[in-house]
Amino acid sequence: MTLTGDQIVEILSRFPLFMQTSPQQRARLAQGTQELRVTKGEIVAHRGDIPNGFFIVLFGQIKLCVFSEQGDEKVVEIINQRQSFGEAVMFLNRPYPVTASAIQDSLLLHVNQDVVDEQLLLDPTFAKGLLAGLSSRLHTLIGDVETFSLRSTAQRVIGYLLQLADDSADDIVEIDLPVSKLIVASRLSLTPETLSRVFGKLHKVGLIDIQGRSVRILSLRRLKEFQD
Amino acid sequence: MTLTGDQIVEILSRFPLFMQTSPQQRARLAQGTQELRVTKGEIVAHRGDIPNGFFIVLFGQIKLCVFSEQGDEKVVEIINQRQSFGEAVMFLNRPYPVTASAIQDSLLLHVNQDVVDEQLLLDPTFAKGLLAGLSSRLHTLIGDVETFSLRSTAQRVIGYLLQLADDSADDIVEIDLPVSKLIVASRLSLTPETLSRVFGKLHKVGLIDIQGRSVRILSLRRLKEFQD
DNA sequence: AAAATTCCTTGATCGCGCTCAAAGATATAT
DNA sequence: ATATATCTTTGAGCGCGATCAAGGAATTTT
Repeated sequence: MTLTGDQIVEILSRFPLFMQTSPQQRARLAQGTQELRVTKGEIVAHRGDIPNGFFIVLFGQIKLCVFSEQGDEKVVEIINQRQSFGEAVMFLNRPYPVTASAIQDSLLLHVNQDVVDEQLLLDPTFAKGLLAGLSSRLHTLIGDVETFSLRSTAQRVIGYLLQLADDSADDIVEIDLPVSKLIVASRLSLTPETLSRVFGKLHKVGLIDIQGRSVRILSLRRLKEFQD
Repeated sequence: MTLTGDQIVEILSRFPLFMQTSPQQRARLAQGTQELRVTKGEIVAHRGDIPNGFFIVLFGQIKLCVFSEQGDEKVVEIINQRQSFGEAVMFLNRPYPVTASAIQDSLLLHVNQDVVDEQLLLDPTFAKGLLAGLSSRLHTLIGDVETFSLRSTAQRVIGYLLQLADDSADDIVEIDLPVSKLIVASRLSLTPETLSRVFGKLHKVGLIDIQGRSVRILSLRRLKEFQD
């Protein structure tokens, strides 16, 4: 089954980035947009590829990875549904610095560079939307650099859990890891073994219960204050 | 001595970001621009401050830092003259995630958010310029995350030297560290002691000579290939 | 020119997080 | 239901880079 042009217009209109666009503009954008279905494990874009547009994830999950010379993989970012990626590289006309591959069977839209350029000329709010998106990405990365540089493994894991728990009012919170522990570990720049040990330690001191991907934080407050 | 409006117009017109703007637009931008002189060590913007514009460095050097709970400082980025910072945070209307302070006595311009917003509406190429700038910043940070996650200290130092040597055709290259070794170390997320030892090792194996801030790479080729 | 401060180097030691190895659990395919 | 692959945990040991300490060099201040 393939999405019709009308369906794509409808989908685009629900994204903040395109909200301010007129129906005509959206129709034009839809013309430059293709759907892309990928199965788990499939690669969407290789490091080194030359981009000619950016991607929006409608369903599924995409990971962006870099590789060491020895082939070790490090997950730089996990793109969930309703998020996009590849904007930055599109504006620079440089090859992808990361490889994008599907963690789950996913449905993506690919928006061509030419309609984006066109839209930039027509709609200043579109530019602001893109600027906000890139800025937000930049902030996340600065946070990452800070995290990796200044925080211990346990602190990184706790930071990740707190992020998932978001701003819960309750002190006890149930959360689900959005991805496998293997990928969480890579995202946090630590080994699966170390992640497992940190979870074990947090459980032993009575801060969390963990079963598969579901984590129960027994005290958000105490978790925030935990040292080492 | 203070810059006149005309001087600011003149300066702005030499920046890629403002090249496409009309003289009238530049005059308007200059109205929303103030010069800012800071002495070495002075803080330009604190982490947590609410931005209302972005900065352009005309002379000097600015470092962007984050701090651990224990007060350890980590240099996220070094802003040299002719570069800008603070755009991302301006678009998000969020507090600064970093503290910006002067490494050298510096002369900055501060461009107010309202004239930037105005300009975005008038000039699509301005938006593209900003998008390109942010995209470039994003790439650098992805490179950093990759570097810190996947490369040893020696590899990080070598990567830094190669970056400074840029694309020199010669195999022997003279370069100067743009900042003190203390700051280079922080930028590379390692301690001054470790940096000193890496330099020492590279010297011992005959890859570099080093005297103060001046580094002589004795073989670019062999430096690229050096393992541990 | 002397004093003071900051920057840099070298040595000794320590510990966090990685590696290697192997078994157990879970998900996927047949 | 069984087989296979992938994910996760646990144990033992080690090495990279940090920390602590102290002396030397360079820069800045007086």
